[in-house]
Amino acid sequence: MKNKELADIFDRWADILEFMGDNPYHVRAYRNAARLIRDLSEDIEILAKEGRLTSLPGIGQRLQAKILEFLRTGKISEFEKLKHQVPDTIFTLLDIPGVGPKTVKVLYEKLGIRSLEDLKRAIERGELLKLPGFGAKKVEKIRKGIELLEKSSGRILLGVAVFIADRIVNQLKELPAVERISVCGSTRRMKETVGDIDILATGKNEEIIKAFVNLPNVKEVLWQGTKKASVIVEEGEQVDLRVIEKDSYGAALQYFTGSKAHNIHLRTLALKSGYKLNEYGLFKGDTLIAGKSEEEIYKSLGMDTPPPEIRENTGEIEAALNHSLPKLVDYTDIKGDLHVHSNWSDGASTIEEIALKAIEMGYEYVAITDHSKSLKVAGGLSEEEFLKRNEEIDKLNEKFKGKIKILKGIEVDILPDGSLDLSDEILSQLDFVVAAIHSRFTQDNTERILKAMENPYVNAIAHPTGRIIGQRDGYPLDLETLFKKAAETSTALEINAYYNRLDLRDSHCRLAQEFGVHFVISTDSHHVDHMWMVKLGVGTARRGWVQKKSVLNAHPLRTLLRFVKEKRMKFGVK
DNA sequence: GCCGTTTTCGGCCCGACTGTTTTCAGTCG
Repeated sequence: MKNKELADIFDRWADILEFMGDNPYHVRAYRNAARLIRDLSEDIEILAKEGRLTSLPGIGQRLQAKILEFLRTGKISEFEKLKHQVPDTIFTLLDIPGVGPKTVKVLYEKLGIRSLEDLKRAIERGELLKLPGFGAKKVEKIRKGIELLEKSSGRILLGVAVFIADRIVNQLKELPAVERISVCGSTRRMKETVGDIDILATGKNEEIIKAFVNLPNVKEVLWQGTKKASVIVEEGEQVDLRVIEKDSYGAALQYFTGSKAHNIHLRTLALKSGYKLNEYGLFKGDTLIAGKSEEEIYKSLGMDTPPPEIRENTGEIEAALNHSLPKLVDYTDIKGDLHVHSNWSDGASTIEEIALKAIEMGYEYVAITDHSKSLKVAGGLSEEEFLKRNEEIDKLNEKFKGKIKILKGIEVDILPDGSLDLSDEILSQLDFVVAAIHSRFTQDNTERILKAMENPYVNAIAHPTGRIIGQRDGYPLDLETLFKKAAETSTALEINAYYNRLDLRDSHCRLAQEFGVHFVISTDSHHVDHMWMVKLGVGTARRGWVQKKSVLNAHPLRTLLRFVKEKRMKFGVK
């Protein structure tokens, strides 16, 4: 799949044009194309073959020609010429907060600055102050921006953002001064990584701001005004709070939730209908039409309210206008976790502790899925040990009868040849079997997984692509073949909710659902304190337009067990 | 560079904030 490579080229292309001072709409066309291609769930090569490139919104004749040239030759000649005109170290300068293309251009042309090191040296020597339009404050802002950039590791994992945002919202909502409060931005959209954390509130603004900057976990106050403030929390992440008038709360929530592409589309629609939409409300002339709630705004524009997770301008606005939005799986739908490790293998919690946590979370069932023997580093269990562990589960099921059903599970290793490292005899005695790959992360593993799916006892493939966010790309896979086989063999695909996995990712979910794939949303917890992460998985599923009916563990135990039984019957085993 | 139920040319989302300005440019979300 060449989608990412191509998206990177278009992004860099936009950077170069921006730096060269090209028409901003020209730049935006490349930026949009990059984003579109990066988020595409289908292989761009297949789209090209089928002649569907120009049916993508934002791809016209000229971009199509460039894409085709890239697919044919691996290069785009126009880009090859262009990129040699600008030193590529210069683009790190654009990552400095407060520094944009115009500033970089001046720095480069007047002082020959082409890297972060150059810039730091020039600031020390006081050279920037001599430039027109550069005063002491601006230089100080750049200096602080560099500091911030070097400190931050880039984007925050969603799990970390949700954890911090929930904590702050819970602390603040207890205050009498706070009327309403909500997280917004990409955290609310449950995007797998988040730039900074945005929180929106309404109420007595000065009291709220004061409480916010004085929260116990705040390490540093970056900026504080009467309507907004920015802080760094002890985890090192930036959190912004805005306080808004209550009549505009819905409009502000809509606006600050984004995405940017969704908002641009929405405002264009508003404009065509003779309205103006901004963060204060929907206006006809100077008259406020709607603003108290998001629903009010969308309704006034003749549409249903798209769930925040799908506001990415990938068809949700059209669906909202047609009143055909999908009914997405909800956070409260999950009836049990189907991937949890106990201290029989490499988990830290006992089976009893896991059961108690599952009861606390309101689950109907939970599957204990310890590792199998070949995974020695993770304390994988032998066949005898599994049988002993199962006896303990039987006892606990007696004890917790009527409160929770503990399922005998396993995360069985898929060996390099696609076979499993436990006998069918043992597997047949388990309630739910999850199979996964834990080795050879660079080779194409399609055949290996297809073969595992052919085993009648394998009910789900755990973390199907093997990616770790920000650390390791998934191994190469033919996703469409995989999805087809999963649907055929009644093998579910896991949406692993552990915070650095989220695998399948959102775009894969959307494509898989079209193939009729069933999903399980599970946490891969190794401690009961990880089990809350299920909501990260549900958020990912929702971003992939996944409906409740496609998610096995959004249904009662008997539905789950029927799915297991159906596969065994399909393959003629008991 | 894209796009069209007012347009195949002339638009392209909108406002806040900051810093340098004396009317505005740059950056951000």
